[in-house]
Amino acid sequence: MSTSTGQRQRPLPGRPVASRRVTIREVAELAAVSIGTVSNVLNNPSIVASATRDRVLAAIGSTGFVRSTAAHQLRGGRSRSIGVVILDVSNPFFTEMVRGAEHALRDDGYVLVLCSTDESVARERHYLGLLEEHRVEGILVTPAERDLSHVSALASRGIPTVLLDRAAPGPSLCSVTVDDVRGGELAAAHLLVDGRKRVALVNGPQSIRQCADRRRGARRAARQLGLDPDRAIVEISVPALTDEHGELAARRVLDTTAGVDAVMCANDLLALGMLRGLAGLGVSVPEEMAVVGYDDVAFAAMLSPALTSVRQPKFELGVAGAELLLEESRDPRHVHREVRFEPELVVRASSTAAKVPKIRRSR
Amino acid sequence: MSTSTGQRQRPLPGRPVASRRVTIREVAELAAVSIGTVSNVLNNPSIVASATRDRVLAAIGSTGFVRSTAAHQLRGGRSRSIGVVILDVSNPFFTEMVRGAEHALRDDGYVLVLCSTDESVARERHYLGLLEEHRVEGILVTPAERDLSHVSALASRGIPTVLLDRAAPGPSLCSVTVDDVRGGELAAAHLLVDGRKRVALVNGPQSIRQCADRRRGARRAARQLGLDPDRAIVEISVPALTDEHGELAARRVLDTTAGVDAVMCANDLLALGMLRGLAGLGVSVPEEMAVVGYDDVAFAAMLSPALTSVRQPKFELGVAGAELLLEESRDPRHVHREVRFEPELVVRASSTAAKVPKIRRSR
DNA sequence: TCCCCGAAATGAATCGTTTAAACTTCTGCG
DNA sequence: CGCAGAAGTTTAAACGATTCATTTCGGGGA
Repeated sequence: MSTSTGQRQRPLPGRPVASRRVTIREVAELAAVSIGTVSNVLNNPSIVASATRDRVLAAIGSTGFVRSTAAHQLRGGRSRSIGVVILDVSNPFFTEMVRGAEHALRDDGYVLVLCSTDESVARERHYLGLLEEHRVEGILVTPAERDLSHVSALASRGIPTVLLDRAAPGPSLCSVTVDDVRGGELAAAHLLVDGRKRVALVNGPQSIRQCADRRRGARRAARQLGLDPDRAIVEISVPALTDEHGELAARRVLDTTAGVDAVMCANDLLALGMLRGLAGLGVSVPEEMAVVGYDDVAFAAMLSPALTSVRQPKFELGVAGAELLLEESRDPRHVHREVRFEPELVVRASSTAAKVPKIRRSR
Repeated sequence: MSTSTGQRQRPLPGRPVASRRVTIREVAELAAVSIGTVSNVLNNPSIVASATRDRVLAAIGSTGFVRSTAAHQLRGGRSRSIGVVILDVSNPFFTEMVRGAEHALRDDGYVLVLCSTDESVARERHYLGLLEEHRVEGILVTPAERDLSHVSALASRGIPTVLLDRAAPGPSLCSVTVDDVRGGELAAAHLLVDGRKRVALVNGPQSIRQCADRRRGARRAARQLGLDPDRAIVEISVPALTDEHGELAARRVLDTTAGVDAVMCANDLLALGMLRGLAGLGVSVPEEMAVVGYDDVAFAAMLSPALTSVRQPKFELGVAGAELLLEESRDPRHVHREVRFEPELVVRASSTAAKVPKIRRSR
């Protein structure tokens, strides 16, 4: 006869030698208590006699037991994870938002499941599906496509969902956005108020919402200063927001309508290229030409001349998104809404030493 | 009497209205088959009669059923997730690695659980604990502290673990690294071979492994060219690898030992500051002074003069880490090893227009 | 001596899925 | 006509933790 005091299981011969995971049952056996008591030590320590509790804790320590989130979740707990779907992990705009979200969630024991779609709709669908299978408690998403029906579908299936940097089409979704019109307005107003006569707006395709909005803002600024937008703002369109296109645009800025003494770029990469292009053409910044960018990426401040730029509260966007998610999943009376942030103009050398000494408002 | 054909459950009054999750059982009822058959449709479609299969698929579609990873995992499946623990989400070095890891894993249906520790040991411990509870199938980690005992402990508890950008102390862990000594050697050799006489090495504290290694490499390069390292390499130590310190170091480069005609910086931020500082002091780059950086961050190529820099294969690091993880979790005969990458020198304008026209090798 | 009470611990049901084994039809063949 | 085997489907036992109704035990009061 064999000793049948306990089931000692040795790793199956075929399996990798990876030590079988310790379960709560083994802890219970070792501590000579029931499974329920071990669970109580874990979740409700106060109702366990202290001697027992110590014995169980010792058993947990010596076995290296770690509780399984899956089992916990299955029994009705929550998954303690939040999905984050962005266009590109290596884009600082998104990673700053991720940092914000993580900051807001980490103290509550959440973990972030990060997915980058690289703007592929198929990938977005794939990841949203996986996140739903994982039963994440909420999803922060920067949608890859215009059509949001599958995102709304998620939300309607009960998964708290927040759009990042994109307004919701209806009241069925929360969203966190930055006012790009206002950003464009800030940049243009700064230049025009500062005495610049004519601003070249180096902009990407109007099909990109951000580009269209920033343009509207620039024109609004002109109008508010009593200027004719068509005269004060000269648009120069480039196919992509890269430094190369910025550099190429420098020549066009000088060649088009005369009298341009300021350039407003749709992002910092364009502005960086523009600075390079202008330097190559012997144009001095900011004396002969003021330059402002958009995004305030890390290196904007490091350039010489340091680049004036419009800063977006990226970290705060992430925090706000996370908080909306938590609210939606905890508060039954939650109503969907849009949280809108204001961008901020960071003035630096590339636009400040105005050629006209005194600020002149309006005409 | 009530109709007892099926249990229709309406949301509990206290609960949020979030529609109860659809389970496989409800799908089975709707399609009038057993639970097992639904499961077969999901996992083993070929053994199900096609009429039945269609009926089940229709039921899945109309109920919006999504399978629960938690239950799947509990039943013995895998969690289909990989943990990634890095120092900082907003640092492009890490995000490029994350991109690589995601690229290598996404086709296998994995999802990345991303954690940034901000170099806090407590946070690292916290996250490693959570990842273990989530039963991730592997962990990629850039450790925050010198002591790796808790990381090794993870590995010994059967969780495949790979160190990123850090060599393992023993054979108990896999690791993926870049040869920083070689990187320092590449940079210094480039300058010295190109005719530069004396290189200032603007370096961070030796306590940072990368800094120490790059220094060793630079000195090795001098030695291999038959030069005396103490004469050919002049070290200038700065407290932190920032652009401000780079700018400040420019003056020190000119003030210290005469004859310095090249600067090698421990990273690109320092180099950027150095370029600014030199410009401010009226020193022309590369004619009077060559400058090389390290990391080849995105904007290095965009500067003027474009910055020569040492590129690390960040994306490939991530890919390799992920592949090691997969190998470790699938192949029982896996043995831990270090995968070491070679950095690559990217030569650009900041170091090329040598003041000595012809390349002279050795002394 | 008996009863009751509270504190502590137990045991069983449960969550949603997978899977091996069992069962039911049905077909074809001797 | 009987039966083997295939094809299709069902059944039931896991997986690991939580929860709650129940049991056990020791002590205090009558």
